[in-house]
Amino acid sequence: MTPLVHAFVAHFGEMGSRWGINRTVGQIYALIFVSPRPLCADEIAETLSYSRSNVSMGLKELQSWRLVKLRHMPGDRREYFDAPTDAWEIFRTLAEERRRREMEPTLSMLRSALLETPSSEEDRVAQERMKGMHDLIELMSNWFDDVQRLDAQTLAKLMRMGARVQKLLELTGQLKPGTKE
Amino acid sequence: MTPLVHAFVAHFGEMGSRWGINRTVGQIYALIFVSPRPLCADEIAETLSYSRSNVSMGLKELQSWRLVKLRHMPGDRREYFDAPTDAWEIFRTLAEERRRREMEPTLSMLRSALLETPSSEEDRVAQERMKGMHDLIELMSNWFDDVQRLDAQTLAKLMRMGARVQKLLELTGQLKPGTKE
DNA sequence: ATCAAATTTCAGAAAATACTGAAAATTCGG
DNA sequence: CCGAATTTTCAGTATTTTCTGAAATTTGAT
Repeated sequence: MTPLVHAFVAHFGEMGSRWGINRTVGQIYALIFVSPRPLCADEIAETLSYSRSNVSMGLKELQSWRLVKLRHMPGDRREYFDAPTDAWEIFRTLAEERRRREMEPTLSMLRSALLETPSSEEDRVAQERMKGMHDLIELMSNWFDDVQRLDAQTLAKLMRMGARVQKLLELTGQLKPGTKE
Repeated sequence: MTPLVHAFVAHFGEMGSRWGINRTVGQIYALIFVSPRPLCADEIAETLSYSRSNVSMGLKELQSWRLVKLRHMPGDRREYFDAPTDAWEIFRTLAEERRRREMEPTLSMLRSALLETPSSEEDRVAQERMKGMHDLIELMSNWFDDVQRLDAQTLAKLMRMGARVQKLLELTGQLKPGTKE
């Protein structure tokens, strides 16, 4: 590993826990991401000084996040891995997986909680707040869904506009004066 | 705790680790969030069966995330806590803190990595990929910044539009034919 | 200033998570 | 099919994180 790659890999290891993956998984991903060619598990284990089995588990985890892709090299039985390099594609994948893992379970818990008949004033207040949380999460979840379908270029355009989008909305309001909200 | 509140609190405890906070912190937040009145540390410790000191640390953590606010009740020396109930405000706070904790350190690591002179073809490729990642993170970071400044109503409007925003962008292109990208 | 109430700190215990090595299972060329 | 190469599983160990209780500190009413 060159010092440049080492610094990148080390950072991903350290940030791993903040991002909800562990050190090994973070480092494996970083290494694959910057590598000019696909890597096999043995090379990864060797480079990062982790056991072969640890690397195997890490690769499974990264595959479940769809952050690395399995490749085969002609005339080689071993499994090689590379990572998408298009940042927008990576962002989309991450957003989708996070929604699935971090938002959907909460949404379904909230849905059933909101079906209950409150048994006290305390419950009534609690449900009211859960409703607010539910509605926002649902809104964001649907928004992610929509955004998922936009092509990278449109997305980038939207982001670059930033707050100016507000102006645009006001403008639209004028163009279609009958439309509410 | 009523069964309704209990289910909510338990869920936040379980999800905590996925969200980058621990079980205790998740449960304390959930309890404060649905409570009709501010709670003091002793009540929380009692309700959740955690030690007073654990609750103290959890509250510090929640304050550092700006998810709970310190209150004082007249004639009572104890510190009470409540949580903002407006879902949009919570979302904003979370987005801002996450950017600060999860994106900024990476951005600054990438910035210095990109200043290095690549010492090999391998480094050159690595830097190229880091550049793609850096640019996207920076774009998103600035976008968050912009979004931060929009009022809740505009934000909600934007989200509800979802993918239809694309149409709007095309339209704008027609309205201002000189504008590039 | 005093002092009891309240909060925080922190060292060590408990629990959870990550990691390894050996053994089992799978894969595929012959 | 056979068997070597490769990957996966998993029980046990190591490490990290969380949690507690006791002691120290801070707070504010008197």
